[in-house]
Amino acid sequence: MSAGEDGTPRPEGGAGATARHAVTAEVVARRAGVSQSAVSRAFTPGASVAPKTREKVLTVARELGYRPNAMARSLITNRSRIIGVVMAYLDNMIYPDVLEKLAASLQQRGYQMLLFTGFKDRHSDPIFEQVMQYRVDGLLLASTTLSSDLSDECAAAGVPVVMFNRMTEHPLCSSVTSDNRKGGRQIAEFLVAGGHCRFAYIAGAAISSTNRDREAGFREGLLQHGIAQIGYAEGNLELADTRAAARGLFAADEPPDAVFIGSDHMALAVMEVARHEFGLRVPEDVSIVGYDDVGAADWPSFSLTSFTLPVAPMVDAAVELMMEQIESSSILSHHRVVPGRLAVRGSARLPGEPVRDRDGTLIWAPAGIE
Amino acid sequence: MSAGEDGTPRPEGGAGATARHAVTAEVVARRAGVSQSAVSRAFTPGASVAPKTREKVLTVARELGYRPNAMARSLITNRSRIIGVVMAYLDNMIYPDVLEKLAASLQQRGYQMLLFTGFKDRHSDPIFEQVMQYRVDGLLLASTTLSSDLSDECAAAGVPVVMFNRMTEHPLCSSVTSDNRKGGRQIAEFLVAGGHCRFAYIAGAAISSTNRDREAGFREGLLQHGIAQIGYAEGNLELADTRAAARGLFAADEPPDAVFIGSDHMALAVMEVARHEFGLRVPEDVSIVGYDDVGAADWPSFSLTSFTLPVAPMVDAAVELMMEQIESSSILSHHRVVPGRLAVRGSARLPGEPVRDRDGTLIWAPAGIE
DNA sequence: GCTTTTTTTGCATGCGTATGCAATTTTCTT
DNA sequence: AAGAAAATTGCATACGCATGCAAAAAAAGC
Repeated sequence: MSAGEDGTPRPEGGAGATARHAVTAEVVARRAGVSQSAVSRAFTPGASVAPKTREKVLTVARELGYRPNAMARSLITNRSRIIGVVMAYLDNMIYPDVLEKLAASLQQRGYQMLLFTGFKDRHSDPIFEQVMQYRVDGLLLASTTLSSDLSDECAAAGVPVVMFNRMTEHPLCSSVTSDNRKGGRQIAEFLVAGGHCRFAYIAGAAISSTNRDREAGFREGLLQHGIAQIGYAEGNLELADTRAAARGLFAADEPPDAVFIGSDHMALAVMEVARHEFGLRVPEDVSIVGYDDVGAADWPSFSLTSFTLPVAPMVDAAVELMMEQIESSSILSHHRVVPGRLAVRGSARLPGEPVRDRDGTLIWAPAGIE
Repeated sequence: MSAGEDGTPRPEGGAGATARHAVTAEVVARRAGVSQSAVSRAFTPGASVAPKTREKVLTVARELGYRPNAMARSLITNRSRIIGVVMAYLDNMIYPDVLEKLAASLQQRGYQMLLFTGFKDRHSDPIFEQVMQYRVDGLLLASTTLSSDLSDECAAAGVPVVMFNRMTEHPLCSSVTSDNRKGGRQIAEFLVAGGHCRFAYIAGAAISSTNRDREAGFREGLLQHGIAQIGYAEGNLELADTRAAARGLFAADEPPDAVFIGSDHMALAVMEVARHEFGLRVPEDVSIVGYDDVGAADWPSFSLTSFTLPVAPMVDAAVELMMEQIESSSILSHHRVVPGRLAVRGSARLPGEPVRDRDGTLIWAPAGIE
């Protein structure tokens, strides 16, 4: 089917060989009988224009389908009002959520989002080149880190960098994370209180600060109860690897009776393996706890006990951090840690101690922990 | 923790009050002892520059951290190399996948992606204003439609529009869809062959072409077997609504023994309700079939029989359509329909007829159907 | 070595807008 | 009504780059 067979009137006539947006402020100005400056001012909130003039201009603009050219504008203002968002992959179900909230928040402040994703396997350096060419006003990184060199470059270019759900040592990058360490510790306490005795941890991206902290917290918490030896495997945030890791643990001579997995989307896969490949009952035979509290964790089939990654507050914090730096034209590295809480469900044996209800979600927070 | 406490040398000195990218082609030119044009040419593949000059320029550029300003470039070339992608929500698990593949594909062709999402509840018109200001080279819409007026505006501005997984009547918009009608029909055949007798359909977004076609196909298929009366409810692509819809159907006097749900992420919710709220066995008591074949459909807990939305080929087609139009500077509306197939799993009773194996996925395709 | 051809280079200009400044108009004062 | 103050307007310029054109340099041909 081709266009216009029905004789629909088409702008510019001809089979779509349309002029790419020839209507400029100049054109509008002439047509409205004012200067180009007046047109510019009509579109600038708070500019010095007579209300009558502004209205006249806006009317003509609407007639002609004029819209200010953001590119030309950014050339002068030295601000693109674009935030570069880098998210190597979107497998973890929290990321779509992050993306939605982030987009909404930025949009509301008049910023757009240039998204870079889908390069899990490839290197991220060429990506960086692209981002910088578009003169983004800020850079938000999730599920990625930036080499020290590139961080320096950003700082040199005056582009604030905010890492989401990752930390970095670089003195000029900000970050927003949940309290991974505390989360890990609390899960350890919870599982110990639940009377488990053989523990295991399945790592996400072993090198990431997020995973490191969750694991460290978990081990710390266990150590306080004299437990030093635990099972360990790496899932690499990949379902295939995670399943293999789970199989390794469950097939061992002394399989764990409590597994903490560094990320929910991996935890769900572990639960599947436990149940359907090993016939284990959850939580009777093995308790499974995740981190992130993704939407599916709450489905009855899983009922996954999980430490909540507070997505909304984290996104808010990230955007605030970003805006602060953009508006003040200064790179100041701040590290915000947003508290989460353990959402207690059915995938892990409950401790004897009371589990309280908060906003409809069960949480476990005995005196000594929080 | 604040920046620079450790005395790390910082570019431009001072607490981050950095110059926003003062290094231009002009600066590089002076430093390299050439003209600004030469710098421009050094960064333009195929331009007329002596190899020696190019190298000299690139070296200096690297030293100074120079990167061409994409905004300025686009002002001249009248091409932004940005594709606007509008995806109102990302709830449906195929969208993250689409996003990743899309980004990768565009990236590879030197295009960037300006993403607009997270406005399920709000109106999309202000979004459109933004998109157009950034002079996107093309517009890709998923989980949204464009009003006829706005489509006209795009055409007038020479911006090709490709709808993903939606159709439109507009003579100047392209679209890429799966064969929804055929999918619906095949599912009807499959369920009839499975010996079911009380059918129901749960709609996604009732107004969307996608839903309409899936439903129409399903009803057509059933009608061929003399089945005209079926249960119906609307899930609106929302989990809460979907659960309510499922409850309504299952609580009826004569509950269905075969339910086709217009989208997998809704189908999974329906399965949860059937099992955990009504104690129904799947597929013994009720067969459940979805559409899209999202990743989770394949998990053992669900083993959801589903018609595959061929994401990769659809993304390829969408990008091709887009590039074609951009490169030819002409808006020609093409409608590409990419074939899918029924992935047969365990959530629906199997018919007596043979189910074949193809690439490790069971498919059902008796002579009369394909 | 000198002319012809080819390659490389710089100059100048324009893309579409924002903004300081001076000129102009309007509003306010007295 | 005339002068002062305030609001509005247009002019001119700059943002950073690509590109047509002519000049310069290099390569090729004899």
